[in-house]
Amino acid sequence: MEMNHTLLKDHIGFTASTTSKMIRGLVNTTLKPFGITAEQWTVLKHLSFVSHINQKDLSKRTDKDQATLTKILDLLEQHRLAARLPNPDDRRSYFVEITEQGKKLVEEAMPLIESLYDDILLNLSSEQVETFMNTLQQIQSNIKKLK
Amino acid sequence: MEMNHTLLKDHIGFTASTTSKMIRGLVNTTLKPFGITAEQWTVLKHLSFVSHINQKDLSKRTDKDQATLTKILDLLEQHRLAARLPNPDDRRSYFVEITEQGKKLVEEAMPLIESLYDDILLNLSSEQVETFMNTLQQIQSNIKKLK
DNA sequence: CTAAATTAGTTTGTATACAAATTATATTTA
DNA sequence: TAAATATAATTTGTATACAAACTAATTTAG
Repeated sequence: MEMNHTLLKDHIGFTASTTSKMIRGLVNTTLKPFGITAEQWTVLKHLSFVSHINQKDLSKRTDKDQATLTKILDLLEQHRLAARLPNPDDRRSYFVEITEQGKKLVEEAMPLIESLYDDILLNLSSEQVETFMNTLQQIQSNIKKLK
Repeated sequence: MEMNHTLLKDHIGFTASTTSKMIRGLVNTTLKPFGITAEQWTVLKHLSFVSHINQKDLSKRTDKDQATLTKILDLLEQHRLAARLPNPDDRRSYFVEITEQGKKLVEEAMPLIESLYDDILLNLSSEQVETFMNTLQQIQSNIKKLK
C-alpha cells in the first residue's frame, strides 16, 4: 500500500487501535457464555492471583481508572464472582477478593482464553512476538517521557 | 520479567491495550485546545480527504460502529466542523462533509499530531516500525480467519 | 406492481474511559 | 491535639463501543 511517511506513522496508531479492539471483541465472544466481559475478566484474573487487594492497587495493576474499577467491581459483586470485605486497618479501603464461584469461572475460562491467544498469534515466531512486545514497550516508554 | 509461556501470550493483549490507550490519551491531550477528541479527529481527518461520503462507508473507514458514528457526527455538527447534507439519490443516507471551519482545524492540528507520532516512535528504526505493522496486520488476519 | 426483504441511519440500553467533584477516613503539621 | 492536608473510594457528567430494536426508504421477488 502506497502511503507517505507521515500518514504511515499516523496509521500505526489507527492499526494498533483496531487490532486492540479486535482482540477485545474476540475475548468478549469467548467469555459471553460465562456472562462477563473482557474488562471484567482482566480484573477477575488478577484477583485470582492474590489473596486480597485494595482498589487503588488493583486499578493500577489492571490499567483501569478507579472510577471504572468501581463499576466493574459492582458488576462482579452482583454476579457473586468477587467481594469487597472491610479492611480492619483502614476503613476507607476494602479487601477485594475473588469468590469460590469466581475461581471456578477463571478455571473454566482460562483454557479457552489461552487457546484463543494461540490462535491469535498463529504463524508468529516467538522471535517476532518478542520483537513486537519490545516495540510496544518502547512506545510506552517514549510516551511516559513526554509527560 | 519472568513469566510462563501462556501468561506471556496473554500479556500481549494487555500490553497492546494499554499502549493503545496511552496513544489515545496523548492524542486527546494534543487535541484538547481544539475542543475535539481523538475519535472525532479520526472521523474529521477522513472527511478532509473526500468531498463527501455516507455514514456507512465512513464508519467502515474509521473503524467506528454506525451507532457510535452517529453520536460523533452529532458532536462534529454541533461544533460546525462537519455537516450532513441530503443525498438526492437516496433519501435514507446523507452526504457527510467537512466544513471550512473543520478544514481549518485539521490544517492547524495536523502538524501537532504528526510531531506527536514522531515523538511516540522515537528511537524506533523504520525497519522496526515496519515489522511492528506487519505483526499487527498478521494478528488482524488471524482474527478474521477465526470468524 | 405490490409484498417481502434489505439497507441507511437512529435510538435505546449496558459497559467502559476518564475528568472533576464529593465523602469518609487517615495522616501530617503547626 | 486541632486544623490542614492527603488518600480511598464513589459519584457525576460526557464520550465512546457495541448489540438489538426501530424507522424510513429502497430494492428485489413473485
